[in-house]
Amino acid sequence: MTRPPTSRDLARLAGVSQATVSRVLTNNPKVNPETRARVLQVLKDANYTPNALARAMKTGRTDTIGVFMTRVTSPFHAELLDEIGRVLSSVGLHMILWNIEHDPEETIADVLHQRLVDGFLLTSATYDSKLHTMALASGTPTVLLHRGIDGLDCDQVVGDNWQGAYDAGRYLVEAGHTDIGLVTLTHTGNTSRDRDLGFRAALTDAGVKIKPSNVVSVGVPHADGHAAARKLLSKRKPPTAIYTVTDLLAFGILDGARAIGANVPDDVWLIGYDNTELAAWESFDLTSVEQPVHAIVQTGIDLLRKRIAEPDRPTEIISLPCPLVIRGSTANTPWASAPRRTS
Amino acid sequence: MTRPPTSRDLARLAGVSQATVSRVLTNNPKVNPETRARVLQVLKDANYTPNALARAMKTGRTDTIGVFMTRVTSPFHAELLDEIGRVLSSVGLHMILWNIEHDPEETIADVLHQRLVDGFLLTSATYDSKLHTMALASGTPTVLLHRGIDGLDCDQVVGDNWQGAYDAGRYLVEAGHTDIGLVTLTHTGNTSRDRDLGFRAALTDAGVKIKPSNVVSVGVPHADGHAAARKLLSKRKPPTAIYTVTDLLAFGILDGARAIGANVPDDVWLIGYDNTELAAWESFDLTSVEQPVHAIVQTGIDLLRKRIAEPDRPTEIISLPCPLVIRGSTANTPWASAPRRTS
DNA sequence: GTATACAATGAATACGTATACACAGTGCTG
DNA sequence: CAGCACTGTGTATACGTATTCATTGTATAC
Repeated sequence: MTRPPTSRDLARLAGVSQATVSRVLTNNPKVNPETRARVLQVLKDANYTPNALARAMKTGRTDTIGVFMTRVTSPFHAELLDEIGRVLSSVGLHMILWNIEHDPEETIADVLHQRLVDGFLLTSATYDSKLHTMALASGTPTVLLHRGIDGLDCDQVVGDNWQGAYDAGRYLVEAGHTDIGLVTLTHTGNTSRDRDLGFRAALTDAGVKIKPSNVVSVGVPHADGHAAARKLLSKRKPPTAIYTVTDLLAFGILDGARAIGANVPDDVWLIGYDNTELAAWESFDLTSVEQPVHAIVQTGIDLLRKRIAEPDRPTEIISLPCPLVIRGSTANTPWASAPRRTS
Repeated sequence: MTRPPTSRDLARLAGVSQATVSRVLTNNPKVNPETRARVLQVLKDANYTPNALARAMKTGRTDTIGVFMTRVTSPFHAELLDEIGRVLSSVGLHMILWNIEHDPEETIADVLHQRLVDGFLLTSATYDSKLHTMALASGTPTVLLHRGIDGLDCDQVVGDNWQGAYDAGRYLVEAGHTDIGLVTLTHTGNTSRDRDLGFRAALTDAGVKIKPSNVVSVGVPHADGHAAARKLLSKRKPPTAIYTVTDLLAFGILDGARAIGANVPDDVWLIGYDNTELAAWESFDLTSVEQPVHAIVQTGIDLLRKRIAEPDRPTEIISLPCPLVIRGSTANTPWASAPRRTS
């Protein structure tokens, strides 16, 4: 096998013109059933597959979606990517993956103009990145997944972070906690912001104040979680519960707590966000607000396909509910009904 | 912006022929420096990027590599993918990602013939899959990463699993353990096999026998780890150390051990394989044989590029050393020097 | 001063497919 | 039997680029 056979080669073999072969390939109804059968047989015998490049050049569609992500070693991102792969494959689309941390900005800029893909999925939009602006300016259909940009005229599908955070806050308050720690990310994006604000709102609505000394903001989720835990738990009067905006951060906090001998949930309750697969592991057994990964991805890809088919349709911004999943990190310890700090 | 400008559009603007623009783009030396400068200016003003599809069709190169993987929610695979992305991007190549679990076999077969990519990286080759056979038959340059196939005439870059496992075994024996558990995968591949055989060899060389009742083989790494731990640790005389062929499996075992109140390392030592990032987390603090991910990926992609440039070069099979990384799961407990079982 | 090498460019073509257009054959209507 | 709609097929072209070939102009050698 030196060169893959072309449709012209097979046309000759089947005794028809290349156009007819092409018509068979595209299921064009204007072809005689007998001819179609004969051609199909020849194609099959030759194990023929149309050249995707030539086809894409002609039709303008590549059946490929570009995905921009950050590091997939973060468990949630891995789950997101996995789901994106599953859904794209189920609708016959390929995926080109770019990591916005590795890839130089020029590469990304080039890619946006190359028409190499039919559309983009951005999963890590941040306000300080030009990526979403560039993507939209390129004219290629684009959907923001998981992380949105407020007020941007672009299809977006996100979890309802405010609501999820609010539910987590209310849950803690209703369990009797009044001295609560909050660990957020120094990240610029509405995701962490809403996971912060929603939580505060729940406490405020319940008349619970959050001490400034109980709020820590960190940069690197897992690594900085250690320090955050140490800071909060080594206080003279440590909080009885800690809520944090990411599972990965919660794992770091748990690690940090263990390192200084603090027990979860006996000494302190812990809540994460994302409900990653790891949260269910015994070693963590973490109560967490679930992001509906499958729904987000499925909805987002549906939206992207609609926009590809109909570029001028109105923008949709969809927010999906995030249910709280309760596990052992907020187990029913004695002071849950009669919180320690009131004793 | 309705349609991206073509090289012909810009040629007209610059007052030259399309051929000259193309020569500038490909750094063809046969072009007058002044002309080149003028064309470059026009290209820059128009924010032009060549159409990747047309270029690929003409040159036969897509500057894209196809990567076949399994689920990236497995931490080691996520790290592998992340590294593949980093290295590919550093040499200016794009990545199309397929998941051999999601994607139907016909899709994969099609892809192999479409010439959509310049080469393939297979990271999850198994003996019972036809993937590597199909890839090689397609004539597209292919490199096996991480998991190899014995005797296959194909470039391969893997960790030296036998040696890594041997070192883990020797380490346990030298620490005084004589009653040792082994948890393997029911997986068909030389990776888990060598991680099994190398370990056994170390024990045999040291005159330590491994009880059949101390060997468990499981299917799903994390989930089945629980059961394996329960089985081994609830024996009347449980092993004093457990070695297992994957970190993910080790985490599952640790989870299972904790669930029944067994302490690592006080009750039992635990060793994993891969040295994933999670292994370093306090919650696991897992001794593990490291897979040199960066070296594997870098070497593999170098190899792939060489083969793309020179398809007929001899096949290389490269095996890289796997150092043992010692952590708290094999801490220096009392019975390390004087093993419990001899008491 | 003519012949020749060489540099720089334009014209033309090919990559493999999809599709607009032209055309032959067939069945139907008047 | 002429005219017409319709079906099935072939011919020709276009997608945007890279590259071969031909052409022009200029410099060098005899």
